[in-house]
Amino acid sequence: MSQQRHGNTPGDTGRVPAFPELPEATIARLPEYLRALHHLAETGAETVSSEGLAAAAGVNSAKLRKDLSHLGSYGTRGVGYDVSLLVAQIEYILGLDENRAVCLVGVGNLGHALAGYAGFASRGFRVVALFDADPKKVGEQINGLTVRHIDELEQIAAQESIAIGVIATPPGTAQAVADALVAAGVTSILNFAPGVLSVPSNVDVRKVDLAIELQILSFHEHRKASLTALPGGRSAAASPDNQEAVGS
Amino acid sequence: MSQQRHGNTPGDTGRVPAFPELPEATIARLPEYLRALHHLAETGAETVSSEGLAAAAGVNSAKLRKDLSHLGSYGTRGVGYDVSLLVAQIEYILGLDENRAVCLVGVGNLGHALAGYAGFASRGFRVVALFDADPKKVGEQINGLTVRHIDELEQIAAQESIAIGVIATPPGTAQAVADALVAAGVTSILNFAPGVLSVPSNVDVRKVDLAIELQILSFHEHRKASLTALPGGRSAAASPDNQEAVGS
DNA sequence: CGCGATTTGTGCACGCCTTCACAAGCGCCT
DNA sequence: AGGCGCTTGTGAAGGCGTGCACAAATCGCG
Repeated sequence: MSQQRHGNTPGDTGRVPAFPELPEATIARLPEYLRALHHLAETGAETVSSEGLAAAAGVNSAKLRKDLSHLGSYGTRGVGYDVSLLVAQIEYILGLDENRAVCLVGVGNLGHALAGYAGFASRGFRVVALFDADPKKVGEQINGLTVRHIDELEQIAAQESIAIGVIATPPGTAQAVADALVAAGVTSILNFAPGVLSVPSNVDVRKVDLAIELQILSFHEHRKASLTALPGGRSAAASPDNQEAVGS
Repeated sequence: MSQQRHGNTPGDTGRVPAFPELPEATIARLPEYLRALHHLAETGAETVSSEGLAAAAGVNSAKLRKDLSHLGSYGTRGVGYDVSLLVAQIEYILGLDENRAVCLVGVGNLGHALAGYAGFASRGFRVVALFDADPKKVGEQINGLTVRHIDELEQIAAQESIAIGVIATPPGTAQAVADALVAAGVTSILNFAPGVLSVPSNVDVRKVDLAIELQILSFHEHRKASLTALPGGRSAAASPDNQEAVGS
């Protein structure tokens, strides 16, 4: 599949894979840049300036340049960045060219939606297995996949080389599922269940809690309400910084 | 005690707006503390130490103490924090005692799941309206609510005093929906559609992109794979506390 | 009533991230 | 060929957040 190999940078003397040590904050933004780049590529653009790409990704242009500089010099001064080259580079860094296999545990309301979420398939991932503990759900067909019982997890995970698992179960069973995933060799977990998961240190966990996001918004509503109630009428200071809250 | 904290607030006459200026990072953690506290309350605990609560919330105890200190002194030295008092305090700060009305736009796969998500109702929010642009979906009953056409948004939003909107539409229509929400008086938006929304500066936007979370995990997989190919074994350097919004 | 055990609240130092500002590099036009 | 305008890449500064370490405060017990 990988016809193009970007194994080296000009002047790269190191023989080691030389995985650039990217700051976490940068890594978190790379997917956003990638999405913006794909969008640009569809419109036919061949190059893009840091200013343009930054606007499309909703960040500061200096930040974008610094982020990209961390992964090497892929821009041309006076011109900008080559869109397709940058896409390939970011996809390589993120490991998206490997079309990773993902499994999903918990086919409830949310799990159902995730299983059918087109955004996964279109962005470098294959959902290859669905699991649930409820016998009534086992056997159900979702989006071309059959729901299997969670006891089959270990076997299937090994068979399909699944390294990433998604937990969409009720909170009470999340830890048990996480343990099962770890036992099956999964080393990255995306957890939608509220609560803290305990996993070995070599396993990465990212959490998405929909209620937490709403609560953060609620706080800002509360704050805004208490500000407008005060005299002085400071209309929320039109600082351009506020708009950046998108990325945070 | 809280006098050295704001040095550069313009027009600060010394009267604090009855609203502590919490660091964003702290705000993002408050909901997690709250969840842990509710869990503790169910087990009958009346007080909890910073150490205990920190463990339940998955953070460092010093960080927890500093966070809580920002909202005042609600602990007792030598004893710990009063659980129910702290719950009430955090819920007040987050504005959850107002049982905010939320509307949801886009009743596709994901929107369907969100409409039925129990976590919203149980944590201080009421989903009071569902909207979609597709006439085939209008009229559908979901979780006791009727899907309405998006043209009714403005009227209903005013009628129900909706301040928070959730966007779960395809990316192409997200901006238009955001504009409609803003026009209807919504001042906080939770966006599940990939892409950057442009909104007035007084409107807060938080974004949740499921594919981005997976891509970040994919990066770490890629990194781990390239590390295990090297000698040196495992570095436990990664702190287990890297689960946070990040904003996002 | 005083002492020790316990736990909070916080001053301080360190490191990461962001942002500014500008020199270096590149292409185009004359 | 040379100059000019545009854009990248980066040094430096400042801000924010984290974690340590400890003084202050409180309770229980002898």
